[in-house]
Amino acid sequence: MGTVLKALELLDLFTRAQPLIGLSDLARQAGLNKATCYRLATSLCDFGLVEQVGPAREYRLGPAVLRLAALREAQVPTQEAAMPILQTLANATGETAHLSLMMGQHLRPLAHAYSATHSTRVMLEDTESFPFHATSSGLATLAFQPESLQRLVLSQPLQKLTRLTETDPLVISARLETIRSQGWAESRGGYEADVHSIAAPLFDTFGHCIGALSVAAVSSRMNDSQRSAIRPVLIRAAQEITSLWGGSPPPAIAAIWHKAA
Amino acid sequence: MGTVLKALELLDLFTRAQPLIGLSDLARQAGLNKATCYRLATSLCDFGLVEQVGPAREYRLGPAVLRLAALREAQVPTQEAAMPILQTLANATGETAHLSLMMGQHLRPLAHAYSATHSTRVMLEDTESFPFHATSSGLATLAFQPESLQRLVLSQPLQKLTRLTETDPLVISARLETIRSQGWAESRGGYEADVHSIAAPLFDTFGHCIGALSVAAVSSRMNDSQRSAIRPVLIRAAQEITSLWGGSPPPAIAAIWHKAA
DNA sequence: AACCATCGGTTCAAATATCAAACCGAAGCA
DNA sequence: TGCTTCGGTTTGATATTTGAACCGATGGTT
Repeated sequence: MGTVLKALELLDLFTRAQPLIGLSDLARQAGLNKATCYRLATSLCDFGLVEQVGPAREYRLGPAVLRLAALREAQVPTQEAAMPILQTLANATGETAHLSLMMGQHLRPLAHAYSATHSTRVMLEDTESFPFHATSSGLATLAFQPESLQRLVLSQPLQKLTRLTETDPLVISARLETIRSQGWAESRGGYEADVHSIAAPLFDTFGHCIGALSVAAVSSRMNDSQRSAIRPVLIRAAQEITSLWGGSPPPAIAAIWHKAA
Repeated sequence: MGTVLKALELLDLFTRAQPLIGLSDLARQAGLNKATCYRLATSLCDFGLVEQVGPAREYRLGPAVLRLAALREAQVPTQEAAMPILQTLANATGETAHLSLMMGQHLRPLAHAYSATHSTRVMLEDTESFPFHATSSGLATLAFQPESLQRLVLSQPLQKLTRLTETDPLVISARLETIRSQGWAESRGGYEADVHSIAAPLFDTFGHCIGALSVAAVSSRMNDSQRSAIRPVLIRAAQEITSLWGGSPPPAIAAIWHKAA
């Protein structure tokens, strides 16, 4: 693997649960030699992507990420544009709404919004990346990726995360076909046993799928009437976000969505 | 220079003025071989720090920066906490307020706020990094850096950006001493001929200087009364931001600021 | 059509950075 | 006193990165 990727993967170790990491920890968790890790971390530090704090000289994400984010948002107002829609979706459904984007070969959460309706809710503060085969967002996204990526994902061993996780590539392949024909995806407890979720894909200017919008509910609340209530508002929200980003779904999906919403 | 830094320096080529860059351009501007640049850009792409768009496959900053920024803000609410103070400062002075932070060895702009008072204003949309010797922010920050960094900066050739840029290390060294004793810095046309600015340093929890807050005005408006009006509100804003970030100035500066504000 | 420049991307010896392990001084703890 | 862990540095064997040349495609010009 490339040096640069190794360095960047260090960044992924920082989470809300673990915002500060010492050198030895960093090396252990990244599976790197300490000397190598030190040099990589120093490079990241020089650029300001991480910074060292305190007498223990632990590392944390640095101010440079803010500068880059401001630049990105100025060019492609992704987050800012999507947030209100996300919150509206959460409020309308009474459940957790979240938005994930393809970053490299991973599907990563970008933003989420909670509803105040119920005292139990699906939390996803600390998720780093969503498995394609076990989440509605993952399935919705994968269904519209180039076939080569689909094959790659399905040819790797698929982890059985819960009792309900589907891990048969053939079954999943069939589901992807269904998703393409109906314009949305569903996962019943495939990622966390007591979470059901529904997701719709998001598209860019070229009609390429770049991520998914999803509503995740505590299983006990997800009955048939709830599911059919969520679907149209989810799809409308996905349409809105897609068009706000200057994107457009492929014609086939646009047609299905038009009927469904 | 390390591979990782080379890759990261690619990120610095993306600006508001040049948000999309093709492979050949990227290589030229970074001074890298095209093959090298390609691999580096691919690595950045794999992580999502940049993405390729359009039929020309040009690169631009990717969605991963948003994810990282969200994490950083959750841990250290830098930007969010400072923005309202920045805007208030701009309004109170009728000029452009901006905030810069040390990232690695560079001082880089993080956020800025404009005042609607005048139809001419100082714009800094596209600044990548501020020279230490020629800006008030740079001087204010440099004055409180470790001596080793001060020596490093002053031993390198200092560019004469305008007729008024001071480039004599000895003179600058003396100015830094003044800045330390008065708690603020000033630059009269040293960066852009018709811009005068005043800056105050910002400190972290450990009393280390991590950047500066500055008010930049069109020279013609910066008379003595304006200068002495700006100074106290600037210092109060710097105190506010520092304490909002959980930081505190070294005792000597705290005392001076207390009197000056 | 023929030409030419340039684009994104690839190839392969030669140069360079990475690795594992051992080491350093400092700090924390018996 | 000894034992462990920390951040950081050094070493020589080894794997990766590098740069020049190359490829096919694209888009003007003549």
